[in-house]
Amino acid sequence: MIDIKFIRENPDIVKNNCQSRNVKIEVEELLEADRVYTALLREIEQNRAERNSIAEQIPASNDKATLVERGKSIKNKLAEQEEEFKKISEKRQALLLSIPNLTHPDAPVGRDDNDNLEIRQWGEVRQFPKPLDHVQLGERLGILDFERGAKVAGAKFYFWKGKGALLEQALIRFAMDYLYKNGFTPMSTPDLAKDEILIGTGYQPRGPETQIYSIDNSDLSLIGTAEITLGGYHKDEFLNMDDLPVKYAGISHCYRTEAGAYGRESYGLYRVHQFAKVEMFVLCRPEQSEALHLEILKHEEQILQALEIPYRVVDICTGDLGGPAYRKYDIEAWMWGRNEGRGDWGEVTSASNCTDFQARRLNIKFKSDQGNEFVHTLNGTGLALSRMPIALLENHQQADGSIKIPAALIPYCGFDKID
RNA sequence: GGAGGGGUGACAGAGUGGUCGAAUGUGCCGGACUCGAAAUCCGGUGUAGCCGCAAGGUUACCGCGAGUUCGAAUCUCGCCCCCUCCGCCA
Repeated sequence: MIDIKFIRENPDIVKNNCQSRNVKIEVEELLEADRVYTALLREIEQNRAERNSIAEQIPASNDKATLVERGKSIKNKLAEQEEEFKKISEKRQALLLSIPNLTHPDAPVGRDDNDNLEIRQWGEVRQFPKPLDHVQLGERLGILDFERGAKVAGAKFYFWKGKGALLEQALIRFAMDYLYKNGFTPMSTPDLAKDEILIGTGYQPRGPETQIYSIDNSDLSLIGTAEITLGGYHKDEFLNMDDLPVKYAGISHCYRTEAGAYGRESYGLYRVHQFAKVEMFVLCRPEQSEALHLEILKHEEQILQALEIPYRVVDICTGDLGGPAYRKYDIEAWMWGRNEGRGDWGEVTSASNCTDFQARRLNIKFKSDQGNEFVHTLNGTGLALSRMPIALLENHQQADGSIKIPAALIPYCGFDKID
């Protein structure tokens, strides 16, 4: 959520920002709703003030009946006004929530993911005469079972089996350990959260377009990422300025409906309904967020490097940023199974600086010399247990179809190859 | 799941229809005293919105929501959370 005061004072900046982000938003409609809202609020408060003053006079008055009558008439008027106020207030709020965050001036301008800017590459793609994809490798090695997953839970579910299940655990512990050593507090979070927490983090449960599973007859949804629960963790809190930045490494399962996402683009583990993920989440002072954004990216890269997986870093363009991000870097790893088996880059991590956009909705502040300020929040993928294994299996396959475990991971796995 | 108790400011804890944004204590900030500190004394100390150049004024918030009333922290209803005991259970 953007500060309404900022929108009032800088409508053109906000409009241009919406346009460059490729979001169609009625800023004027919001401003009009805000004007009506403010005017009505003023009237209501005047009436309340009068009501309060009459109520105060009654006990000592010798003409109680007249005052009670006046009180009643104000009460009735207020009831009407408050009903109207509720409507305009909801409209204003809905419009306000639909405005995307402001954008970093250096973010590349563009319409969609074709305009994202590659800023560097690391590692060398190992060539094979006939590379297998992770589904073929997984079935052949007996570590990944989509067929049984579909039988038990439907398409896009799977079982990790044998060394595959151990590999999954090893990757989780590897990432948690790495982040712990780098100052992150390990967190194991709920896999469900209340709708208000989802909304606070910038997600929209229960809409027609939603990617989120929600639980019938409750206000709970399955989370799509631990960003939601870690963001909600400090909702409505004041943080101690000297404690900032606060850095969390959360492990949770992630659930996504992925409606309509079938076909080659979402082959195998690339898009699934459930996966585990280690997520970084940081709360900090405004002046710290840009440096921390780069730090998060650095951790993501070092994890990829430790796992010896070639990747490239992409600076996400304005049109592809989504709502909350002020700036976003993705890392794409090489995946042999993509592009009809010819190989291509596939997203494995994403790091966003959301500035105060989420903090405003979640009401997370700290006390500074300037008064009370909203914190900045950032999030980044530590290690996603769906996509990282794709890259791991496909890049570390051997000529005989076995998988060589990278050295950094062997202590966590307890084995050095899968065959 | 059953029975009972409870949710008030940073914390503890009063307050059962009006003068309560809320006693008192602790903590915290400023000041006095002191060579300095402790103790003591004095003053201050919630959040958000609106009006205002400012001083200041005003509205809302006592778990959340709805209701009764001229007036609600206080009464009624629903919900959430916490504690104790019983049952059940990974």
